[in-house]
Parts: sequence; C-alpha cells; structure tokens
Amino acid sequence: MAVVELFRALGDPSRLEMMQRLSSGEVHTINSVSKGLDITRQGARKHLQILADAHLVVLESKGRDTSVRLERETLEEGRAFIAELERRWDKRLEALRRFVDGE
Amino acid sequence: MAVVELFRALGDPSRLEMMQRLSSGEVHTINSVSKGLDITRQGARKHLQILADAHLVVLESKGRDTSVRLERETLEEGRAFIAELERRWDKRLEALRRFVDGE
DNA sequence: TTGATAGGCAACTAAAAGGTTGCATATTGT
DNA sequence: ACAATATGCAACCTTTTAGTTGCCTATCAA
Repeated sequence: MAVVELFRALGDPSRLEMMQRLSSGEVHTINSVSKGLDITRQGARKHLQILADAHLVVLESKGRDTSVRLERETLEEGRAFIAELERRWDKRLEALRRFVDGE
Repeated sequence: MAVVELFRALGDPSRLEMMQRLSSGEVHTINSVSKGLDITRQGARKHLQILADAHLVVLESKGRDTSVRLERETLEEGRAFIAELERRWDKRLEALRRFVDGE
C-alpha cells in the first residue's frame, strides 16, 4: 500500500520540517530546503530521497543545482485516506446509536 | 511536534491495517484487532502500544480482555495538518501566477 | 475446579533508519 | 583560469524498530 510509505515519510521531524518549508516560501533547491536542519547536507539529502521515493516531492536537476517541488497530489492521497477512516468511524457510531435507540 | 508521532505511527502496514479494522466492523479487543496479521500476538501488542502512544487508539481494560477504540480527534489533527500544507501550497501557486501574469 | 481464553512482561535478534565522514564531479561567477 | 558553490556516491557506525520466544497471571465458562 503506497499510503504506508507516504505516512512513514511524513513521520520524521526533519522531513516534516522540509515539507513545511516547501509548502510556502520561495522556490527551493536541495540546499535551501536543507539548511539549518541540524544535520549534515548528506543527511538531509537522504531525507529528501525518502520524500521523493514516497512521491511527496519531485527533484529536478537544473544545471548546478536541483530544484525541489512539493507534490500536491500525494498529500491529497494521504488526506483522503484519513478522511475515509473518519467517515467509516462516523458511520459505525451512527449505526451503533440507531441500535441503542431501538432500531 | 505531536503530529510527527502520529504520522510515524500510521507509517507501518500492520498498524495501518489495524486502524482500518478499527474504523469499521464491530467493537474490538486486542485479540480481534490482532488476528490474522501474520505476526505474533506480542508483536501486534507492540504495534497497538505505538498507536496508543500516538493517541490514535485508546486501550481500556475490562475484566479479562482489553477494548481498543479508535481516537477520532487525533486522525482529525493529522488530516488538518496535511490540509494546511495543501492550503499554503495553493496560496503559493496563486501568488506565483499573479506575479507571472504581471502584478 | 480446571481448562481455555485474554493478556502482561522481559530478553533477545535481525534488519532498517538516521546520521556521519571522505572524496569526487559539474557548474557558475569573477 | 580558478575558486566557490551545489551536488553525488559509498562506506561506515549507532540507535531504533519489528518481530520473536519464553514464561507468568487473571478471568471466564463448563
């Protein structure tokens, strides 16, 4: 299930911070998205690869540097998955309520 | 940031399966939510603890067995976090579009 | 009361994750 | 041309995670 990888990718402070940076602010490169994260450039690069493997970001090489772009559709998938869990839960509670209230 | 733990907890196939089971179907116990997961009971129990630590489920001891209940509010937090990322991204794109179109 | 059921706790192992260092390469600005 | 910048790749280390086995306790039902 691809959504597992998506959630796993989001489940790390450095990567979540990167996602927040990417969502707003300027156009980002590997460098700009990695600065000040309290880990080395190579460490940050690994995190970016994990985000890319989960299709949460897209890396695009442009001359000397590589741009990093957030992939909105994948976020959407994650959000939809959670929404579906909530929807089913609500339905389940509703059914229970009807049962308790007497058919 | 608590949302990191939440995503991390969701980022595992066994745990995600458990969440799906919990969202629908009957009332669940540790046993019922753990059966047929291709791991031992103790393995499943560890996963449940991780979900509980992330406040995604609540464990409640009742006599011989322990009920497992999904915690909707935490799901909501995760969904809201993703929604906020998307919102910021959309705003960013909109600003870029206005700039390209000439102020 | 006794067997089956539901569960807890701890020690252990294998694999994955997070992070580092070292070194090499391409591109850009001066 | 040269230094600085932006990046890549690989080896390595340490900690965490996922999962196991073994054993013990409490509760329920016959």
